[in-house]
Amino acid sequence: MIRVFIVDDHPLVVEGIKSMLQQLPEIELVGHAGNASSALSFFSQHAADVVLLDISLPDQSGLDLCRKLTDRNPGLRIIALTNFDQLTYIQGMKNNGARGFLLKNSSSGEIQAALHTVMEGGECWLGKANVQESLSDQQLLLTRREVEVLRLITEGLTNHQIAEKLFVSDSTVDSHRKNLIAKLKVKNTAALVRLAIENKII
Amino acid sequence: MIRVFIVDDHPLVVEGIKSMLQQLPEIELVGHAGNASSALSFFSQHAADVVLLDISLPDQSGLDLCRKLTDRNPGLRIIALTNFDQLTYIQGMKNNGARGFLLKNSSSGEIQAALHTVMEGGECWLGKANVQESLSDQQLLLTRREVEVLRLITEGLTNHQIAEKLFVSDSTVDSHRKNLIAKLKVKNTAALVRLAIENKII
DNA sequence: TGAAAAACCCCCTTTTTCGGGGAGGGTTTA
DNA sequence: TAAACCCTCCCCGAAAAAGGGGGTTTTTCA
Repeated sequence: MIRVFIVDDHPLVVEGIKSMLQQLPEIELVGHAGNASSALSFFSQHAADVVLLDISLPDQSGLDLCRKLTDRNPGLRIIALTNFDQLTYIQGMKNNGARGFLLKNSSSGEIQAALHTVMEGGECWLGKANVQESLSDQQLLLTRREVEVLRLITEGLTNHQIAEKLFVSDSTVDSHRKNLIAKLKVKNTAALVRLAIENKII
Repeated sequence: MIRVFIVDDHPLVVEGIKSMLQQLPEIELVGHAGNASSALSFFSQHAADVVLLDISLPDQSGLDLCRKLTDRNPGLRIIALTNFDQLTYIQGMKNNGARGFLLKNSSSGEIQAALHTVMEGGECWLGKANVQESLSDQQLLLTRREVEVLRLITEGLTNHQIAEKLFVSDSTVDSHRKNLIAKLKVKNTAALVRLAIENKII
């Protein structure tokens, strides 16, 4: 029985993972928290084997929480939960004691595999299923600006409208759009938007 | 206190509505079911004021369940839960005793308003927030062909590619695309894709 | 402090989409 | 049977995106 604790401030994410974990007999969900302090207070009185930890939390960073949890709970395994746009932080999570990471849109099977891997002492980084190995870690991330532009694209704005909103030239927005299409390996804006929504980059 | 029961086979939808309803003090969630038979067995022993009922269920159609529930539970108000692509069935739900309908992506406020409306004896069809009153019920639905084209658009195909796939001319696909944009009141393909994905039309 | 990355900007051409029409044939349905 | 709708196809022009280059300045961070 693997005791799992979830830390994420998005109720829908928590519920989604919850319902997936409930299908797995060897997994026991021992609780969840929407912020760092309630996670810490849980662990002051209870225990778990694995924590699925969101990187962005309302009260403090997931990195800090990761460090605190591993310091205070030797043997606790932490798996970082990330979106596509937060891959920048996986190195930081690694440095702060995490044993693996999962994209938030991972399937039940992927989550299960990750849990077992870390339970057996292994690490689980960069599931090949979601991440193109042809690109380096760096190239694969979306920059702040790109995510910003992407969000506006999904809202239906044109390059020109985005340019006005961000106080840059149309060409700049065009460049960002092209980079997005190239980085995410899609053919056009329609596919870009689909990928953005489905991977919750927005 | 309005007692609400949810019938939907998608855990994520149930959880999403659940968490929204929990914010509303005058709403009491008395339970939920993932299929028709467990819904019926619930009502053989318990009661509720309003049922939020998904149209597509694993064991039997939401329409049949709607009829059974209203027959067996006089005074029970049923609100159909639909996706954009299921709007065809709203007439059927109406005929089977439903008092209103809600799109699955409705906001907390919209759900709240619908619940109060039906509790006060009113009906709630075509929430103005999502559906333009300028269009008739018929015009508002997406046709089979339009959904087909929309799906291909979200996959990143151009009009030309879609035309080849469907063995029609580019102009035809263009017409469908224009109609989609007009019907769903969006500005461009990007917004169209976003709406399609978020409303699970795809 | 120096290299790498990000953010910014411009050129060009071609392709695709958008917005506005109209129109004919077939089917459903009130 | 006549209206309403669906699917099909076409016209036009304008706007936007895609695809390919090129480049500078500012930030970041090892």
